[in-house]
Amino acid sequence: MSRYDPATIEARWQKAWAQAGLFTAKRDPSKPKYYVLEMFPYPSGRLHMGHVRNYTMGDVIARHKIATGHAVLHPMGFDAFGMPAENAAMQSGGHPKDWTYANIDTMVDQMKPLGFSHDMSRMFATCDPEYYGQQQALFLDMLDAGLIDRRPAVVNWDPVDMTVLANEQVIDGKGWRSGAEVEKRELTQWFFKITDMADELLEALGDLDDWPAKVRLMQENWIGRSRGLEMTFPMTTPEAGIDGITVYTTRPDTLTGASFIGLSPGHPLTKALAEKSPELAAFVDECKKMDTTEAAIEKAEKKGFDTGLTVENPLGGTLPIWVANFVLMDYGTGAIFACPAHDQRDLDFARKYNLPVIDTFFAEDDDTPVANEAFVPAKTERVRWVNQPAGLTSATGEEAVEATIDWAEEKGFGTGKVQFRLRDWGLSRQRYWGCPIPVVHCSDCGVVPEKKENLPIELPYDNGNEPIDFSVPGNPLDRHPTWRNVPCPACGKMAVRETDTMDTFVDSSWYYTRFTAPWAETPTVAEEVDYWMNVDQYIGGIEHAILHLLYSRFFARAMIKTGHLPESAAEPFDALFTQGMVTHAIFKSEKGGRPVFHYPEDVDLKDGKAFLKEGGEEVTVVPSAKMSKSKNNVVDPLAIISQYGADTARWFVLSDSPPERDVEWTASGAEAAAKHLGRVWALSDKISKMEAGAAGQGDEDLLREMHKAIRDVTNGVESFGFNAAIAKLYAFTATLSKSKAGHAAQREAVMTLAQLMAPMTPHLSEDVWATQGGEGLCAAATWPVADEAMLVEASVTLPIQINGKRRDEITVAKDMPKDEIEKLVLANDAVMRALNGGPPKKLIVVPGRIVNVVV
RNA sequence: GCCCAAGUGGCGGAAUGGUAGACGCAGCGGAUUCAAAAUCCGCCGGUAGUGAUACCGUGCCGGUUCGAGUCCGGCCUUGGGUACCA
Repeated sequence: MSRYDPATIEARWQKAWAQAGLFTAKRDPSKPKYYVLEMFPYPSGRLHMGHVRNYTMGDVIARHKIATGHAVLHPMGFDAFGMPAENAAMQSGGHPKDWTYANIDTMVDQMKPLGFSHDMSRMFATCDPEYYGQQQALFLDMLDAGLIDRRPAVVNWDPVDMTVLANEQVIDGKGWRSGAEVEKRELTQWFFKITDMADELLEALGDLDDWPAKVRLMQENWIGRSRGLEMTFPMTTPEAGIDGITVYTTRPDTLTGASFIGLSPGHPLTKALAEKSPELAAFVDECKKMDTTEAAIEKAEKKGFDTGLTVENPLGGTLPIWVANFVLMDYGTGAIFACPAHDQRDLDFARKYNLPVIDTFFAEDDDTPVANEAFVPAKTERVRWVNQPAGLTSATGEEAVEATIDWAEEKGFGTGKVQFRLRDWGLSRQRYWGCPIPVVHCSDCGVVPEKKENLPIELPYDNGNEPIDFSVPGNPLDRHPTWRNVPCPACGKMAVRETDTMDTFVDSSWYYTRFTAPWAETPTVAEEVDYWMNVDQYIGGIEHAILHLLYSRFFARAMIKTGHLPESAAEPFDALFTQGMVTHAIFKSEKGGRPVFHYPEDVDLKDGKAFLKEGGEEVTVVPSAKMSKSKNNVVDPLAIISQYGADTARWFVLSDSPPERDVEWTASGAEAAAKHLGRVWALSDKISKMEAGAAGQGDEDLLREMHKAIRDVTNGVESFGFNAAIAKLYAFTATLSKSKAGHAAQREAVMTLAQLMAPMTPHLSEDVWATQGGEGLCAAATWPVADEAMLVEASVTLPIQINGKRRDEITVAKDMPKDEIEKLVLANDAVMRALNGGPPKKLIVVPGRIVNVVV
């Protein structure tokens, strides 16, 4: 008997799809359009199971939309600039460009056998000059439109390697290569003025109905709109020309609890004082050693320096001025007033330096003074005030803030102000492998934009005849002998090219628009973006919930302002889905006190325990760990495809977990998927050998189940319930294989099964379709529609609960009136036993669902 | 630290506030086989009981409800993000 042979059929059908041009996106005004996009990968050189899962989900959507008559755009490309290419060049020689393009070739080859419906004719990499040249044009337009700014910002500086480090290159405050203590240093940097759009980006979140609520919430908190008070405390004695400290506070209502003023180490007064005080200068230097990440700053021990100066408190008395390591220069005014009783950081600081702790309010039923835990109730909670600037005695935090702002404005102490946590987007990177920022610095004209006809400003591949030495730290563009020296686009005098390149988030902030016309000589083409935008379904990892997605939302708006997108594309992703990771068990043993990680193929599994194939030693199983090269728990998609075929890999990554959750790759699970596909193939083979026109029993029962499967699988596919759809397909396959129905009904059932499976297992489905003599390609066939008449059930089974616990069930006609059900229930044995002759306390009948008797 | 999630049998998981454990894996029993592999059929949360059945059970503690895995409050653990990893 012939068997399911994925290796043969998968290649055959991939060729058939290509010949039919099924996946080439074509504008067709007679069809609804559908744009499905998976977040494009970084070309690491190795496709992993996470990619397979991500792209399979997009493929399911794309294939389903093709089958429902849409003009589908389903592109793929590479997010190809970034540090790993430079790191590879640093560590093993070679060139970032060569390394990147070689990796792209490898990954494209690895994707091919999976049978995805990507339109590869639109593929590009962000490091293609044709792409980043258009990005430079966008930059110039945005510069012109006032969306870009240039100003100083703090970076991680490695004083030994003389280079800027990324946060991940700073380990415990030291440079990853040099081991030197990393310092903060100010450089002049380019910024996108995303904060100008903070309010709009926040407001528009409310309309993103098809985004996960968690992502909208994360963005909302990230943007962090707050209304507070900006007020100036006059200095008791002016110093260095500064006569007052301006602070911003979201809790002006606690002004009476103020016990000191905190200055950022970067505050102008701090800087002025440090020039005269070596002790303060030393303290500021120490603060500069701290990591620049928010997490590090927040978790660091709270430290301060008493300046000895004071300000006048408008409520009477004076407050000491401290420099505090936890006050950020980037947020608000770089200075705070501290209220230790109602802020944990302030409290920790106050206890450490013996500063006063003044309670300003208590819980309504408790008046314990704050000890070592600040009292910070929700702002919506009503509290009892003991000493409130605006004179309140009982109010919520919200009410008190508003009342205090009004009070302060009336008294002239300060003004109400809206503030955002969101900061402008610094896009400068002092690195080679990125998109060059197209400006020139001229000693006469200052910063001059490049002329558009000079674009793309291409990265130099080498130093003329010499190769670039990437093993030397720092930016090769900075030390390039000729690339930097160019005539000023304005006056023609020799000037210096900007050597900063762009943050790679810029590359990924507009690639989705470029896919609509990747060949164009302008960033976008109106008729193409008008037709294809927006992305109907975007799919990617939750790790991009904030930065990538927020930057893309900003960029779409900036592209509208510069005429590259229609107004309707302000929110470029209509629907977003965030999928989970693929994990795998780690097999671990110990040797000389150090962990040893074993490859899955070196381990035998028995009864949930793992033993080494060689020697039989039992090893520890750590379940559900993120796949990682260093833990030897990576499963290679190519190995799976050669063992089981692409359809098995695709089926498995969707079957075992809901798509938003992590899925654990297990050998037994993959085995089970392969077996199932083999069963379907054998079933189709068996049906194809039945006598045509042969009669049987239960045709209608089979077709009823088929229509239920159509309904459930369609619902599953349309709502990202892939695992539920697959469960239904398992069940329907079992029904079909047990069916004694006639040939016509069985053939119809197996062809429908093939269609329903096609988004997940397109090759197998195509083969079944052909075996049954289906017309054309299964992938091009119209998606089946469930016949409502076949879905109607005559009767329904109602569970009977007694006091909320299921005790029995009755089956009644679907439309039986409530009072008749009640009669039946009261006559039920279990109910009569429970009632013991008495009347029920309550009888709840939920039609079609459940009955609950309260006794 | 802060923001956002997740936690259900031996395992992955299912369940519009309405029968907790669909479907799959593992395991157990059986059919087929000289035997095995493959395949097929059945059982499968825990405790007690021959059984009908009873009690317990969705990370922990408490609450709302006729009814809570699901809603609310407080914790614990794990994961994602924290602005130069992408």
